[in-house]
Amino acid sequence: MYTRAFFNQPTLKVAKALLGAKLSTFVKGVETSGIIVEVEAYHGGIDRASHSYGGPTGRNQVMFMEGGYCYVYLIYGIHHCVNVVTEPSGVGAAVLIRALEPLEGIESMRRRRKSKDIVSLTSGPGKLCQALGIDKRLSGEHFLASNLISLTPYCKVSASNIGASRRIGISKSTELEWRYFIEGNQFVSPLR
DNA sequence: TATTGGATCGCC
DNA sequence: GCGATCCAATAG
Repeated sequence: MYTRAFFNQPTLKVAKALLGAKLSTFVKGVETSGIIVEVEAYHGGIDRASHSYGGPTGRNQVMFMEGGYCYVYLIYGIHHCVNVVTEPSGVGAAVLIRALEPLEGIESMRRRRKSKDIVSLTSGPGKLCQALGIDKRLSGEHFLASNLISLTPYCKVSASNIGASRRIGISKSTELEWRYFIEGNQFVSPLR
């Protein structure tokens, strides 16, 4: 089991450590889960791409809570994205979950996604939220104290199997190589 | 108060 | 390549 202290550590460290973790949801009596294979770190202090860069707002306030909370937002009016809040209270930082390898409840994921193709179920931040039934109602839950969503250690991923790159889909602070992924995993989201 | 653009995706 | 469609940030 993770501890609350784990999530209060520096964001880049938590981001890499979350590769290989299991993300589970229990929505409307349905359990679905997957292994985290791709993440991105966001840290308000120096990172103009982070929602928290300009300080707390109605949308991003959960990013400023202590580590371990769940931050979900709506992007492009259509898709949800799920984040793991990091660092102590008062610091606006989080790790975006960008891709999963499906584990449990795959038939439920297919129904929610209307997709036969396994790879397309969870190979992107919007896709995985749809597959696991994640929406803004889950924002503010705590990953260690929620009946709806949880994080548990699952696989060990050695540092030599972790790739890093610039983050996807942003226009500011593009030089930061804060995207981490498991090398060679087929569920890592496609580059656009 | 109005406009703009975004941590995306799927179909054209 | 483009449209869908909500909402925070910025401009006026």
